[in-house]
Amino acid sequence: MSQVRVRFAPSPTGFLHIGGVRTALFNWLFARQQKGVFILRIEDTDQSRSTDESIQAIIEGMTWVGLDWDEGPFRQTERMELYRSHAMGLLERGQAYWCACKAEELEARRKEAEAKGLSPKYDGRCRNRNLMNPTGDAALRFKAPQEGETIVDDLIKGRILFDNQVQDDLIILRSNGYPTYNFSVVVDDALMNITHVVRGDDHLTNTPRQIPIFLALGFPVPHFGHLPMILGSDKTRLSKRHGATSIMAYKDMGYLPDAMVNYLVRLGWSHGDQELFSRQELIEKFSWKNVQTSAAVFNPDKLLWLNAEYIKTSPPSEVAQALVPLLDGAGLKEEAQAVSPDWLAQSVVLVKERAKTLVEMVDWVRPYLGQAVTYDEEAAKKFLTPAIEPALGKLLACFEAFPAFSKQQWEGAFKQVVEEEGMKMGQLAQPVRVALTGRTASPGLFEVMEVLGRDRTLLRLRQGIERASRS
RNA sequence: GUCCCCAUCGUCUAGCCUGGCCUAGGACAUUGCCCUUUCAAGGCAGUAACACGGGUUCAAAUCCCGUUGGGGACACCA
Repeated sequence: MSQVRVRFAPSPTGFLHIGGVRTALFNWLFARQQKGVFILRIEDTDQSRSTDESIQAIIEGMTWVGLDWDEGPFRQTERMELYRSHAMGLLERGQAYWCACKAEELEARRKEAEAKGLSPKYDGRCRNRNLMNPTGDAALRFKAPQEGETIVDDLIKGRILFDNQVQDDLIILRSNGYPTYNFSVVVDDALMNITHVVRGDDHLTNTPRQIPIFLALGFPVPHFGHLPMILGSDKTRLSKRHGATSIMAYKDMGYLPDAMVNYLVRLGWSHGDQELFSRQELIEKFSWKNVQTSAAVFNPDKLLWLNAEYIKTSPPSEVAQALVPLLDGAGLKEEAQAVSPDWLAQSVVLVKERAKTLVEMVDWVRPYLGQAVTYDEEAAKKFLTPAIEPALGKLLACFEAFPAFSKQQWEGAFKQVVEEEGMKMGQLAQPVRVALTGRTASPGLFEVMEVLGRDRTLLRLRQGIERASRS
């Protein structure tokens, strides 16, 4: 069999949607598995809705999730001659005809038909008029077959039959000369030698419209596969009402691209009970057979869990790298620049068990940047009291006696102070925690000290003692 | 209205094709317990589903038909 060629063909009418990313992902996985070609094509034939910013957003989004393409991005607006010449070919062969019906008239007739409970399809009044389009304002319609049936052997849903009687004579060239979607996709998929057209479920009924056009044009018909939709929590089509739908919004919210990919692929595809997959595993294990046939509800909770998993298990240096833009965004640019990548990776290790997103991680990491610490007032009031001052002073003296930080030695000293003072661990730990981090919740105290280093630990301890004596 | 798709815990799903191993498995969420210097993380346990009705069969979550419910498409949008 010839080489697999698949494509992702979004229209640039807004940001890149997570549903689009999932469609792209399935195509990409298949292409990579089959050592095929993945093509990015921008469907921008709707002049009024397409924007360059949207094209940038698509490229940015695809790049962020790491879905690289082998050919393109192609833009349909750069291929107008192709569509026109193929449309004229159909006209010459009697497989298309000029239609002089005005858009408003069609709209009115459609409404009327609907009101009567009839099918809103085109009544075919120009079908046999053999118009010439002298004034140049007619639209070109495809002469769709009206008998028999069109078979779609769907990669995911299996064989589906469509009665040709319900098929419409679609407009393939608008009166302004631009092709319509159902025509330009066919020409492009054919000319780009696409072997498998995999797209959203919402295109399923377009397929029996497009197959006759492939046939009329004399092109081989590709395989088709229709992915089930992603729904919101109320089981309606996913939209802004359900929360963020732009892929880049998830970057800003502190999600890792690998977590995003893992979540999206499991939404509609499975491999037994496995939940976590590396990219390589996905490429190896992906199969159309295991793609779900029914729609799936987008579950932000599970995505969050997956992100936490990836934060915990990804190489800390990579997480640290991804964290930098978020640090910048939180107004910690200078602080972030002042530390080494290694140190940042070390603090990622310190807090990665507690942060479910990079945004949360910024907050966890904040106390370890800079010399002094900002107290949570409530915490300071509760734990940095005059009563604790002697114990803190004693601890400080012990630590000062050590020339360098050693987890084992410092922890031993800490326990000794606790014992001598007749305290419980927590009674000393919490004040120290507040002195060191400003908060009542933090990673293990001695891990914190290690990241802080001897000097800052002692500095903050002294400041904590001072605060305790003042209150 | 017409056409098409779909239907297992609240959610994502395994099982369905090739009926019996299913007193239906896993994951997220949720509840309880354990661990514990705090917060997490982790460990253990629990609650929770075959939409309904008919067939076929010794046997149906699995095959067939119908009903209901959900989704999608019917543009000079894509």
